[in-house]
Order: sequence, then structure tokens, then C-alpha cells
Amino acid sequence: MATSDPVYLRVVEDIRRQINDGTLLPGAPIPSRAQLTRKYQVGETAARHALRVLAAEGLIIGRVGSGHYVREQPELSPLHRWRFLDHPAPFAADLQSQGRRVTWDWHSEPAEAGPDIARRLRVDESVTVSRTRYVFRGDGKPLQLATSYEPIEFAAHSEDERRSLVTRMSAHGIKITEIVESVRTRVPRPTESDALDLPAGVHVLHVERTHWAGDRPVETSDIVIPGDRFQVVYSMPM
Amino acid sequence: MATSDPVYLRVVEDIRRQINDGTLLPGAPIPSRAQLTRKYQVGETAARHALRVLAAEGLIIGRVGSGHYVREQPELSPLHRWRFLDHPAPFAADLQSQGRRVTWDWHSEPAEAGPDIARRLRVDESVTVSRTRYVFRGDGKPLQLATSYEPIEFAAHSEDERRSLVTRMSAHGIKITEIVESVRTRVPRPTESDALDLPAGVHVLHVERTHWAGDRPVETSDIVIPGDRFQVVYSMPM
DNA sequence: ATCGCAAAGTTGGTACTCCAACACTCGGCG
DNA sequence: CGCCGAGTGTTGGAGTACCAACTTTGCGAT
Repeated sequence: MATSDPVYLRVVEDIRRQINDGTLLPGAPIPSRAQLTRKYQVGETAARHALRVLAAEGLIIGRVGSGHYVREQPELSPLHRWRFLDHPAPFAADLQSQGRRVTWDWHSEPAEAGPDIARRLRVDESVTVSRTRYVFRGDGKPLQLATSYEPIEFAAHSEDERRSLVTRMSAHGIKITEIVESVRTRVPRPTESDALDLPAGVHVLHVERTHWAGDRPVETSDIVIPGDRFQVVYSMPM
Repeated sequence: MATSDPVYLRVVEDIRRQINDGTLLPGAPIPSRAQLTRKYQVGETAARHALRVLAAEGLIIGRVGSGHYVREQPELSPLHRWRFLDHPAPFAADLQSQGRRVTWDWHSEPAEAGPDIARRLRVDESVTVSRTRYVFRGDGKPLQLATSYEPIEFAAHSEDERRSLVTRMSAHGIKITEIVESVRTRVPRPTESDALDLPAGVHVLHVERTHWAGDRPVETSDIVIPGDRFQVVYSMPM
């Protein structure tokens, strides 16, 4: 029955097995297209397809002019979402605690809410909110994108920005009572691939976070994280 | 500058744009390979490659003999991780609350811990632990896989199984004090693709959960969730 | 009007080919 | 001894072609 399987799958499965069981260690070269065609007695199309599938799975990486290599599986750095609740940039705090030199740019501007943000902030679609975009970098390399939305009356002025959201809100007499985050995975948008310098085939974790004051949302943000480098950690005391 | 871009990307971007801005609605047919070659004046390779890329992104789906269609983006159902803490199967409880008829199979057996579980349960690699595999189904279709590991002395006997972990543990005088979950995204293993009936290109969310009693881990599990159908929601009171 | 079947269209697998851009190696020249 | 450059190998883009398996459609027979 396995005889009717596509030929390229035979190659994929054989190489995958060798990577999984450690026969091929990270960094090890994969046979080239030409070598695969000879070794497995398949056409170039099959060899090529096999390599592309393995690359899409993130198991190997192709370098033009050089060859395909077993991909070094980068450690998944944990982002502890609750550990730095009251911090101007909780993302950065967690990254710093891993010993990275974290820098970030941000830019704030008014923007129309639009359907998605309108729903999340419980305002009208045409309402103008304050949108702040962040780019976080570790040792110069981009690590995370975040876009935060707040009702314009609470918006941070430049001097305020160093203070955390919780502090800023309490200045308006608003007490944050709950933070809700939902995590999903998806394909990066082209701009995100660009900004985060993502290899092909890497998904992102998209965290949608909302700060609540009672039953009223006061801030919501989208946090986009390279799925091959980070995992998101939540801990809940009983 | 964009003139030197690969040809197939022109096709990909044009179709992607049409899907994003609603020109092509979910379910709408994508031009066939032959039609694309004519429409965009490209070779069959480029047309084919464009379709494969879009399919890998989950934007379209190919049906043999019929054509490619804009994929119905399934609603992302939320899984509220903290809402059903003390329940035999919190996964199932959350799914049920969405009005699904949830059933599950499980099978328990002793197994050697191995390096990963040994680290997570703080036991020796060669120690035997109790491993329970779950398959959750909603209206018959597989929704989630979970594998739970416990030290063998706490292991559930069949009658116990209906009781939650928290209840079972307290019978042993153990009080769960904390639950830690870390969420990551990755390509499904072949067995997972099979068991969850995942279309090509869909990633999974992998939740690694550990129940702690003080500084001692008493249970750890891996929960595998189709990334195209679920998002995981955490809420934290301040 | 309905049923069944054949023809046409479509995907996905496979093979072969050509080429540009790039990496690597090795030998020869300064 | 060191450096440069040519030759060789590799990836990734692109084209063409053939075929099996499948779906859809439409026509002809009942």
C-alpha cells in the first residue's frame, strides 16, 4: 500500500527520519539535488520537491550556491506574559531578563478604529483612536512587533511613555482589573516577514491582548512573535 | 526594482490581494493552472507554484479534479484555559461550552519517562510514569490531542478517571498550587496531521502544561490543537 | 424527464531542461 | 607565502510535457 505513495515522500520521510534520530545533526549537509536523484533513483523534480517540503517544515534550510543543511533548531525562548505586568514594555522586560540587549522604536499616531479594533475597544468604527506601533530588537535584530490601541483621551504623551499603562491609567482614575490574552498562530503578513526577517515557512504567534477596567476595555494590542524563536508562558496560581 | 521579482510572486500577490480585499469571497473558484498561464502570461511552472504557495498559506484549497477555491476561513474558537481548571477534561469542557457534542477516547499505560518528560517531572529518565493519551472529538471530528504524564504512584485507576486531577491529587494529600502553560507553534508531526485530519500547511498550537504542588511538578501534558480552528485564551485578574 | 455514461477539464505527481546568481575550491601568479 | 580568479557545484526560478485520478458537465438513450 505504501508502494503507491508519491516518490518524493519516500525521500522526505527518509531524510526526516535521519534528522529526528540524530543521524543527521544540526548543520549537517543534505545531499544535493543531483546526489538525491542518484541515491534514491528519482527524477530531479522529486528530489527538488522533497527538499522544498523539508524546507517548508523548517527542518532544513537551503543556501543558494552552497547546499541544504539541517537547520539549527533555535531554542524557544520563553516569554512570561504575567511576570512583568506593570512595565512600560513587558515584552522588552522579559527579553532583557534573558540577557539580551533590547532596544525598541515606537511611533504613536491617531488612526480610525476600523471594524476589528472597534469591536475590541467597544467603540464605533469611525472613532479615532491612538495607535502606537512598536518594533522590539534584541542585539539589533528584530524580535517582536506590537501595535497598541487606546482611546485617544488616554493616549500617552511622549513624556508619559516611560510609565506603564497601569500607572498612566490610574492617573485618569482608571483601575485595570483584568488582562485577557488570546494566542493564535498564522502565516506572517508580507510586511511582518519583512520586518521580522522571517525565513520562509515560519509562522508567527499572534497575541491579542486587552486591558479591562471592569467591563470596559481600555487598551488592546496585537503582538506578533516569530514562532520559531519564542514560546509564550502563562502561569496561574490556584 | 520589483521587476526582478520572481514571476510566480506577481501571481501570488495579485490573488492574495483579491482575497484580502474581498474581490474573491470564500468558496470562490481560483482560475485553473491553464487559465492562470493565459491570464498572467506565465509558464505552467509559475502558475502551479503560485497555487501551491497560496495553498500552503491556507488561503486557498485545491480539490483534485475540480479546482482551487478560496478557503472558508473557519472561525477561531476560543479555548479559555482558566475557566475550567477543576474538571476531568478542561479541553472538553471548553468545547462543550461552545455547544459542541464532545466525546473523547483515552488510554492509559505505563511508559518510560525519557529525557523530555524526565526534565518536566523532575524524575530520572529511566523512571516509569503513567502516560494517558486522549483524543477529543467534536461531533465526531477530531479536535484535539493530549498526552498526560503523571508519576505512576498517583496514576488514575479507571474509576478515578472521572474526577479531576485536582480532586485526585488531594486524595493523596497533594494540593495543586500552580498551573504553568507554555504555548508554541510548530508543524504537525505526521501522526498528528493524520489524527487531526489537518489540511497541508496548517500549523498546530502546542501547549505544554504542568501542574505544580509547591516546587514539585505532579503532572505534565502536551496538548496539540489545530492552529486554523482554535485560539487559546488566558485571562488574568489584576 | 431522468438516468447513465463519455468527454472535457483540473489537480497533483513526475521527468527533463536551461539559466542566473552565488559559494567553494584549488592552482597559478605575484 | 598570500592572494586572486577561473572552474565547478549548488540553489532557485522558469518552461514544457505526459499521465493518473478525480470531478463536472452535457449529451444521448431510455
